[in-house]
Amino acid sequence: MLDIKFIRDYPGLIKEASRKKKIKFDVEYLLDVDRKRKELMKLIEELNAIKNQANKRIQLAESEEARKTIIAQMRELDVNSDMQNKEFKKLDEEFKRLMLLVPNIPDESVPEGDSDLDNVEIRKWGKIPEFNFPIKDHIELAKDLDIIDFERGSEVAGFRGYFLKKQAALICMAIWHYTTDILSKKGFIPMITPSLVKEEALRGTGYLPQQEDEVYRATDGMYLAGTSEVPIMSYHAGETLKEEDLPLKYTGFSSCFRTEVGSYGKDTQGIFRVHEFMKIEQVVLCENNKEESIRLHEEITRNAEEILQGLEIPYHVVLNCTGDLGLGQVKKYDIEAWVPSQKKYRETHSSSYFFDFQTRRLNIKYKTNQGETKLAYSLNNTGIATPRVLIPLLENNQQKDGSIKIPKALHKYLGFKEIKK
RNA sequence: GGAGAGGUGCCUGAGUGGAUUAAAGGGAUGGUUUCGAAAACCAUUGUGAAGAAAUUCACCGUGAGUUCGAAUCUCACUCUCUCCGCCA
Repeated sequence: MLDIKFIRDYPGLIKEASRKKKIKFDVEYLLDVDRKRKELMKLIEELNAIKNQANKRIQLAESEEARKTIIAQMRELDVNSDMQNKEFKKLDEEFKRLMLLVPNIPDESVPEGDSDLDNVEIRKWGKIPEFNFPIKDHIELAKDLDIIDFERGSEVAGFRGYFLKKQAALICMAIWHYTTDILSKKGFIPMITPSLVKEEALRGTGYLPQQEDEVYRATDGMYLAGTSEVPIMSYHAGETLKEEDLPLKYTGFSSCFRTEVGSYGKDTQGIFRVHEFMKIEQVVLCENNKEESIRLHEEITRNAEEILQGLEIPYHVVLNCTGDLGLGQVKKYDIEAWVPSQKKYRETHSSSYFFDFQTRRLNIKYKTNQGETKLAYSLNNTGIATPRVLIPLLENNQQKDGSIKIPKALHKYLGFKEIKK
């Protein structure tokens, strides 16, 4: 959500943003509703002032007759104000509905484009492995080693279902531990967060109402969050933090649920795109300052790179184009890991900042040392997501005999250095 | 699942129809005092909206209702606590 004052002053920027982001939004209509709402609010306030005065006179009235006369006068006013209140409520609801749909303005450095095809590579790391034998994809590797069961997975959990077994299960746990170690050493507060959340939590982070069909809704009206960003951001909803506590960094671990309705035909095989997975997320709240947001955005991006580097996975970082940005995102980097079987990089991390888009919805403020109250800024990035990261991990480290070498960084968390039949 | 109690400001907590939005205490900030501090005393101390300003309006968990008038009465929702039952 943006500041209505900003929208009034710069409707052109909103129009530009919705064009660039390919998100339909009619600013003129919002401004029209805003104008009418404001006018009516003024009228109602004036009427209230009159009513408040009359009430005082009733209270101080000396005779019963004087009271009755004033009350009779009030009655007429009341009829009008009832109508106006109803009209105002309608306008106010429409205003609030529209305000949740206003796209945030992308940063100047974000290239214009339609889809992820227009994202721009900004750096690369690691050597792409060359194999002198016919390679297997992660599905074949996992089946041969009996560490992921897709058949029983879909029998039990349906389409995109899976069981991680044996070393695959152990490696995931090792990866969580490894990632949490790195992030907590950097001052991130570890959290295990709820996945089952209320509607407000999803609305506050900007997933609702826009992406309604991408989240699961439970029978009791609760929702399954697609990332622990949702509960962590909501953790401080309605609070006023202290400036000296910022930046506030969290690393949250949770199950993540996604309906994947928009991608029925995509990545139907394997563990790339699944309905349910585990993720360690980085979430940061910082002061109301663009430079600080940018600095921290680079920092959390580097953190993710450090995690992949430790896992010896070749990757590149892309700057997402405007068409690939979400409603609230100002700028986003995706980190994509090398997948040998596909001969391309595939997304494993997504790092973005929002300014006060989320914190305005969630009402997360802080008091500056000068005593001023300001909205905080928020940003987030993946730490690691399993099982997706197993794809580059298994494929890049496969050996001619079908075994898989485990990167050194994980050895201390595991009792083995390779996966063999 | 059953029974009950409750949600008031930065905190504790009073307030069952009208008083500068809210008693009292604590905290915080400023001042007096002091070599400095503590203590004591005095003062200040919510948020949002409209306006150049005076000022006005809204807000006591959320939403509706009753009333000329609601923190206070009614209903729904929500959250917290206590007890019983069930349970990893």
